[in-house]
Formats: sequence, structure tokens, C-alpha cells
Amino acid sequence: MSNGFDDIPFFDEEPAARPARGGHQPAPPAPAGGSTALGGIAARAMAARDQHRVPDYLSGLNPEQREAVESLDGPVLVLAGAGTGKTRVLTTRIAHILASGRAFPSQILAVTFTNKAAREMKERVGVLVGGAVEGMPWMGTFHSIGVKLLRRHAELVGLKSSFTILDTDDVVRLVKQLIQADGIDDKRWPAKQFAQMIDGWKNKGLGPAEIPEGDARSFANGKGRELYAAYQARLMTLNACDFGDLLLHPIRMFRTNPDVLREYHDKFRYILVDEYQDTNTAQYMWLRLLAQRPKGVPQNVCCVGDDDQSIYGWRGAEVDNILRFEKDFPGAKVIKLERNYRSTEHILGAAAHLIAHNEGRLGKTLFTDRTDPNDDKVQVHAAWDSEEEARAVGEEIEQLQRNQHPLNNMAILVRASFQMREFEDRFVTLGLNYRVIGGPRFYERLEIRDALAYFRLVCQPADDLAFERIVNTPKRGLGDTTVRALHDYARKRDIPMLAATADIVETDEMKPKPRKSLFDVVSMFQRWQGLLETTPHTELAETILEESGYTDMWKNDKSAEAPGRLENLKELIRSMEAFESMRGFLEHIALVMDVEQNAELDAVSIMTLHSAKGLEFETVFLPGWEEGLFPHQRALDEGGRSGLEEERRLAYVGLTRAKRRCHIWFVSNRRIHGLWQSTLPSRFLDELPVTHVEVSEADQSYGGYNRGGYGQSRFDKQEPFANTYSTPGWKRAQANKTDATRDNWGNRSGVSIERIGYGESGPKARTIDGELIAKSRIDEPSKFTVGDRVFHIKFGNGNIAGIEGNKLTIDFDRAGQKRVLDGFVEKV
DNA sequence: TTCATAAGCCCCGGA
DNA sequence: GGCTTATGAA
Repeated sequence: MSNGFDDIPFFDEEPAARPARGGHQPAPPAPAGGSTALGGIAARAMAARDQHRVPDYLSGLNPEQREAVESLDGPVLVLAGAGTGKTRVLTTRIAHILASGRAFPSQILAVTFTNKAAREMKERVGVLVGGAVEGMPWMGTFHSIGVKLLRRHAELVGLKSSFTILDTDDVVRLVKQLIQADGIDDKRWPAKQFAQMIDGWKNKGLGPAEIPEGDARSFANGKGRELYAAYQARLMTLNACDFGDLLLHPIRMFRTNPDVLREYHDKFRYILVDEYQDTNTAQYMWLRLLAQRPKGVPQNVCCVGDDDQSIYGWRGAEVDNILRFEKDFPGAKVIKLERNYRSTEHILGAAAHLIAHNEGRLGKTLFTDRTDPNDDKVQVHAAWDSEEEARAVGEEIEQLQRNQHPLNNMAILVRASFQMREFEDRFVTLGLNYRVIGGPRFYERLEIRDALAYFRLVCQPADDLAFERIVNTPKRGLGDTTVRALHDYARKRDIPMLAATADIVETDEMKPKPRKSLFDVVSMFQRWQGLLETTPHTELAETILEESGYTDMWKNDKSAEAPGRLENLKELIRSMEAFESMRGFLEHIALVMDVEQNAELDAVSIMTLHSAKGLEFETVFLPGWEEGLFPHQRALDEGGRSGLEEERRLAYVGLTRAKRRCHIWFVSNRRIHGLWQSTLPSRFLDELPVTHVEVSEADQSYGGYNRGGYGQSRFDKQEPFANTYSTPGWKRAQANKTDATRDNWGNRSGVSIERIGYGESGPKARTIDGELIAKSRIDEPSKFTVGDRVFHIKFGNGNIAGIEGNKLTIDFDRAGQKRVLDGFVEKV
């Protein structure tokens, strides 16, 4: 009989040395709280009976949470609404498993949705069990765990364990090459689109042979399947994986090697999955392979999810996975967590009322005991345009700041990342600290990608994509023709391009000039590869960037970004110090999108609604609640009703991030693709309950949400939008608009007014507001000149790089280039 | 081959 | 409006 306990291996990290069942093994780490490692029902019964021996970490849990923590044997599904202590349950459950001696940290497989969540969970478990846990090697995202598995067993799927991981950019470039190689018009059949199709298939767990015929036909006159196969073949020769492969290869590996799967069945005694509602089919298959044990072996799998927070349908997530759970794992215990500990009743009420508009929910009802007459209702505000929106949010934040609210407790959650910029601009002007989470990622920057390509090619000489990226960066006189010749040569002989280059410089196929350059490239890389094992990796990295001429390239670059790029390269090298080797570092960079942010700094967070899942803030700002943006038009077009419902869940996620205050904004005019368009308030606003929502008086704008006239805008009568907004007058007005204060809009009626302004541009140059122009002081001579040394209270010292009216572009020594108003700086 | 300018696309969300 | 890619001249 196996009670799920008696065959824990003696050695912590040694799956091969699985001891025979039944024998008595020395006990794992001494359990906290004194209960002996009896395992199973007995231990639970004892724990329940003997209140004095309840470990500290269990006290303070409500009955449902506690049940979720203590139901260790057999499958468990926890349906946890927003703010019901889901993370707490997961971490406590892990702590409980460890403390009760049922498993070592290395025997717990815990899948989280983001690296950040994994990190947090590790910390919290550490706190609970008193820091005695030596890490949790198998806690991470599906992808990072997939990498780990693949590195160990790469040869089983035809890879070498040094394989590289391609990001989206790499994939698109590769697909493009394949499309072109096949003589297909890549305009008519864009690589990006096909890359997305591949991603979609992989999310469903489909290889080239398995995709539906219709899908295969729908691209490039029926060449879809062929191209997909060619793509996979190419990845193999490159010894590379895309994100989807990180799931698919392990699945294939497990299926074709039952003995290996068995090994992991024995290893992972407990499996936990966070955000289960967001798993896609491939992840589900992966999980099922690991979780479904042979008959008689307990399936200790615990999935935690919330169908109302399923927001990754576009990535192939199947909410149905939740519904199927009980079928897949017969006898599963289902526990609902409905007591909300996070938000006020107004916020909760608003969110509940909104989400009730969705059909096909599992149906949870969140409740809270907290009722405080002083709690604010959810506030809805209207603004004229996105700039005013940013300005008003900024004012609100400053107001809160004056009342001693830390900025760290506030967040702006946007639907689409382009909305962030407006807030950033505004906050820079205000000198308000902010941090963008999941924004333009460090490693996506040009210089970082170039540097990484060098490193990749040194570690992985078969990485042709890296080769093509840097072979002529810095300029070495190696243009398209040369690269294409190399490419052909390599393909013909089926060898990597770097190897091909090494061959070709021995021949006289190349003209003397490129031949010399290529020879230099090859010898550089050979030298670096020789240093790989002997030289410390940070030192090697510096050597590479120096010797390749890459740093010189930026040093000689006169553009304003160049110093910043050099700084980023230094930062890159610094961040390598935390890793053991260059390979280890490259691994990290491929999978971890987020750079560690400075937690010390008090700053407002700006992020997308998607990346806000799982977080909470005292005050949340939700801008951009307009039709077309939120719900997003594309979601409606592509997803129909279910698309709309996913958008609604996204709104629900947004609302439920707020603990005490929630401000929603919508604007009447927004610029999309550089074109101003008038917009309608989001339908989601109408779905909020009056009892919990307050429409703030539109004292400074015309949103008109509360005047029954929204949708009407001054633009409606103005015929050719595009013309008006492409006039120089408008553009200049835009450029100088940051200076506009609320007064510009303050004393208006809601009536459409159109003014003629900006005389010098001629009569057609109509602008929105004459005062605005008058205020911008563009003609006033600035008291500063380019090159002046100035001081800014937030950004420190810097040099003026440019002047536009009263706006200065300044290269700050520490903060990089910013645009600020001249009133905020002084000469030093 | 490289640089400058024009054209075109885009901006939904992420590991 | 801003970024990337295509085009053409030096």
C-alpha cells in the first residue's frame, strides 16, 4: 500500500536513486510544529483534533482556506475568487507539505503564471517555514520548468542541451526567411501572421502533421503545413526552440519515453498549479502527463483558479480546463473561496455586478464583512482627451500624495500599452516617480539584443539568427549580397553559417575585401570560444563587446541615445554578475521578461491589465474605458461574444485589484494611429451598478457622461479630420500642449466650438483651441541655451540637448533623456 | 554598400 | 505620430 509518503527518496536531489517501495526510509526534515510524519488521513485527523498542535501557519486561515491547505491527498481544485487569499493558500499548502515532512522542496512541482509570482511564492514559503527551505527547484512558469526538463533530456527530442531559446522577433525573422526561400510573396503572406499561426497550433499542442487541413490550406495557397514542417526542421538545425517548443518537446519526450515520465512521476510527489484558468491545451497536456499517475498512486495535484479571471483566451487558454478537472481527476475535491479580504464593498459590488453580465460562469459570489460608510464609491470620470485624462489622474495622485498616501500603493492599469506613454509624459513633467511594469523590456532594446546575439553566437555557434544579426554590426562592409552568399553556402552543406564562413574564407569565393572582414569575424569568435571555459563570463562579455568594435560603434555615435545605450550595455554586464556562466545568463534573459525594479523607490505603477493580475493596490486608476479600446475592437472582431466576455473579465480583474479606491476614466477623443477620433464611453460603464458608483462632476471637461450627451464631440461637425490634424498648426499645438492647464478647458459649455487659430498657417489651419496656442509661449525666447548645465529636483544634473518653446530636452546624467518644462530646472 | 528619404504599418494582451 | 522597412542616389 502506498500512502503517498513511505517512499520518499533518502537523498533530496537524486531521482535515479529511487528506493524500493515499502521500506522504511529515514524521515525528511523534522516537521515544524511537532506533528510526526504519519502522512495521510491520520495526520490530518490528529491535527484537527489536537488544536494545540496546529502549526502557526495554519492559524488565521478561514475554514475553506484551511481545507484547501490541508487536503493533501488526492486531486483538489480550488476556485478562488479575486482577493480571497489564493496565494496564501498556495504558499501555506507548500509550507504544510514541507513542514509535515511529506516531501522535500525538490519533490514539489509548483507552476505559476509569471516568474514574478514564482519569486514571490518562494519568498513567502521561506518565511512560513522559517527560511529552512533550500529553494524550490521546480517552482516556476510552465516555460521555465520546460527548459529545465529539456536541458536534462535534450537528446531525447533531437536537441543538444545547449539549445537556444528564440523570442518572438527571432521567430518572425526566421519564418520570413523560410517564406522567401519558398518563393512565396511575403507581402501577401506576412511572416508575422504565420508566426502567430504556428504559435496558435503549438498552444493547442499540434505538430505539423496534426494541424487541421483547413488551417494548413489557409496560408500561402495551402503551403501552411509544409512551411510549419520546414520551420521545425530549421529549428532543429539551429538547435533552437521557440516558446511553444518548451512545452511541446517535453510532452513528446514523456510520451515516447515512459521510463522518463515514470521518473518524474516518482519525483514530483505534489503538484500545484496557479492561475489554472489560464492554462492552454499544451500546458494542460503537459500537466496531465505528469499528474495522472498509474492506478493506485495518489494524484496529489492541486489547481487553483478563477474562471472570472480568465484573460488569456487569445493565447490559447481554455477555461474548460477548469470545468474538465473533475472528469480528469475523478474524486477531486472542489473548494470555493468566496470571502474577499481585499476590497471595499463598493468595489466588490461594482465588480460583481459587471461580471454578472457574463454567461457560462461557474458562479461564485464574493462577499466581504467590511462595510464602512466612509468608503468611497467607485468613481467614474470623464475627460476631453487622453492628455486631459493623464493630467487629471496626475492631479488625483498628487492629491493623495499630499495626504500621505505612498505612491507604491497606487497603480494605473491600462488596456493597451500605448496608453502608458501619455501618463509617463505627464509624470515626467510633474516630476512624479513611476515605474512601468512589463513595459518596453530591457532586453528588447537594440543594443541589448545585439550584445546578446554576440554572446549567443559564442555559446552556441549554430545560432544563425544571431550570426546574421551581428555579422555586419558594427559595419564591416558585409552587405546583403555577402550574407546571402554565406547563407546559400551554409544551406547547401547543411552547416551553421559561422562554420560556413570559416570554410569560405579558406577559398577564393569571396572578393578580397569581404573575405578579409569575414576572416576577422571568424577568428574573433574562435578566440572568444576558446576563452569561454577559462575566462570569467563578465570579463569575457566585456572583451567581446570591446574587441568586436561594438562599444566603439556607440562611442563614435553622435546621436542623443548613444550614451544611454552604452550605459545599458554596462548594466547588462553588471546584471550578468549574478549568474554563474554566460550560458546560465542567456537562459535567464530568454525567459525572464522583467528586470528587477528598484523596490526602494516610492513610485506609481503603470502596467497593462493583463500584467496586473494577481496584484493589489490601495488605489487603482483605470483609464481608457471607451468602446473600441476597452472592450478592444479587435477582441470583438475576432472573438465575438466570447471576446467581449473576456474583455469583461479583464475589466473585472482591473476593478478587483483595488483595495480602497478605484477611479475609472473615459475620454471623448483619443488619437489612434496618430489620428484623432471621437470615442464613446465603454459599455462596461453602463454595466456598473448605480449603488456603488459615483459619477464625478465633470467640472473640467466635456465628457458629458452625466449630461446624456456623450458621443457628441466638437469633432463631429468638423469634416476632414485627417487634414486638420496633419496641419503644421495642429502639430505644433500638440507639441506644446503639455503646458496647457485645466483653464484651457475649464470655462466651456458642452457645446461644440471650433476656432480659427494659428494665423501663420493659413485659414485652413484650424486648431482646437486658440488659448492653448497663446499659452504655449513658443515664440518667447528661452532663458536657456542648448548645452547649458541644469539641475532638476527629481532627475538631478544634466545638459540641455534641445529647446522647444518652454519645453526642454535634457540629457540627465543619471536619469537619461527627458523632456521637462523650463520652470522645473535651474542653471547650475 | 551605405546613407537619406519615402512609404507603410501600427497599437491588444505575454512566456 | 513613431517606428520599421523599401527605395533610390552617391
